[in-house]
Amino acid sequence: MRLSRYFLPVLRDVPKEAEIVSHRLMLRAGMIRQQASGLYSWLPLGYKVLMKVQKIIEEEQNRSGAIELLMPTIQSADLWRESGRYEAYGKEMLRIEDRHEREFLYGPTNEEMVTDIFRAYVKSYKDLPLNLYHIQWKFRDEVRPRFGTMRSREFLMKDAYSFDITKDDAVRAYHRMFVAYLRTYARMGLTAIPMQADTGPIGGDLSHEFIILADTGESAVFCHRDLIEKPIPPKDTDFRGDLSPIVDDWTSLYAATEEMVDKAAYESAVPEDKRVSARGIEVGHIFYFGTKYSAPMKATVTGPDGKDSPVHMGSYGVGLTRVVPAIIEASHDENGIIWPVSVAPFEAVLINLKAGDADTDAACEKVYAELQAAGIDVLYDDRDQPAGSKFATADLVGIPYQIILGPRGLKSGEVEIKHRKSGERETLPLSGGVDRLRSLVEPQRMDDI
RNA sequence: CGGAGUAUAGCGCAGCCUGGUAGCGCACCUGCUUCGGGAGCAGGGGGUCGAGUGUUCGAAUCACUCUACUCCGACCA
Repeated sequence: MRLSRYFLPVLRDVPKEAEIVSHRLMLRAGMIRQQASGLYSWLPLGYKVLMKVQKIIEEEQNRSGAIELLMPTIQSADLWRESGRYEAYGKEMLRIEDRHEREFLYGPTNEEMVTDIFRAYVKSYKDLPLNLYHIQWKFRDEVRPRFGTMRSREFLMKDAYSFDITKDDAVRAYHRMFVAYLRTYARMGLTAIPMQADTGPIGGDLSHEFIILADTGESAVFCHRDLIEKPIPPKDTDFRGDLSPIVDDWTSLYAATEEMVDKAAYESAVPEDKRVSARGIEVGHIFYFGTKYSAPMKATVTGPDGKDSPVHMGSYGVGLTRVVPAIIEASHDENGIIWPVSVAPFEAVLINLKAGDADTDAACEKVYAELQAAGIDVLYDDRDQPAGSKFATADLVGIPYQIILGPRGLKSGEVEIKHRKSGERETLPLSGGVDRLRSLVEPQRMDDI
């Protein structure tokens, strides 16, 4: 993509409404535009990141055996009356009427709807297990939206719903999501730690929040240091097998948010030199809730014994529009965003230091074509701008590698590669730049881990 | 929903106290010069001063009402 032909409205000044760093940087990097409180347009650069996040989620959900579908944003009030949540949900739910004065709502979540789909078609235990997921916009009329897309009213969420004949089977479904989530966040360059979450009125221990550590996190968290460096299950993990050893391994180390922490238990479970007390951002939540919806909504299946029983369900959410700012919170510096390669809007930016100079233009065009041919997602800054401005833009929008070409280097047949994260610069022969970049980028795509 | 603020050009702000018909920086447009860390010079365009009502000869400025947005708290993917 040529920057001169792209739509990248970067801001030099910091819009005053933005308080936290990710919100500021998303506005400044031209990723989002606020349209009303808690409602955002995703501009091209932001949308590209959002779609990269989406692709990783889809790949890992699919790998775990979940099946993607798409349900509407608008739902019938009647469906929600069946579960009792139409009355229970409160003002957070946006209620709307159509022209026939029928009652609808903009879905804040989809348990009722997916249960309706399930009960219409699935009647036998032989069709289980089943996990259906979709990635769709939700709306929750938050009293106080804030922090940009971290806490918006309209948000894009992946929500998966598992259906099983018994609780034991449901636990296995839960484990599959647990492992899929570990892999999903790791592929996005995040260290996400599963922490035991409040299960509310249902009880039990089958609920985990996935928390990433960031100084600006919204809640205090306490965990064992070894969780931070713990290697994730590999891509050839057998999701049809028993995943409980993996889950047990992860959950055997103490980790809890401030709502759930038991200080005494924490201190007795974790040696002093292994204690991590930090701040965290919740980027996912998995939950087993049994027959909470299937019983009232009569989503039953016939078991091997010929008897009907309500299915055991769980739901598993990832807020995509929250993950994006969460990545920024975890990875930025004073100059801007530092994208992990796997979610970066572009993998590299080619900086032409003297656009308009015939030799420099020609050399850049050649490198640009080679980068594209090498399969690198590259942004070519071909604008007639001072060098400093181009560096500042490249740093701000956080592209992992800058490949820098100007008359000076050209004269000596050299090109420079700057690593956004470390600030390290390497100078190498012009002919070797593309191969070098490729060797840097490809392993970090993490599409094969 | 309680508390506190803000609203003047795309963004950041001054002007308001003490009323006289709107200004600065960045961005934008034109030309020339520049070109390795947000360039220089010259010229130029852009604003129903959030909305309404009132006071006044005259309102961005004073008064009242409303709206939007932000921050703190309670709530939440």
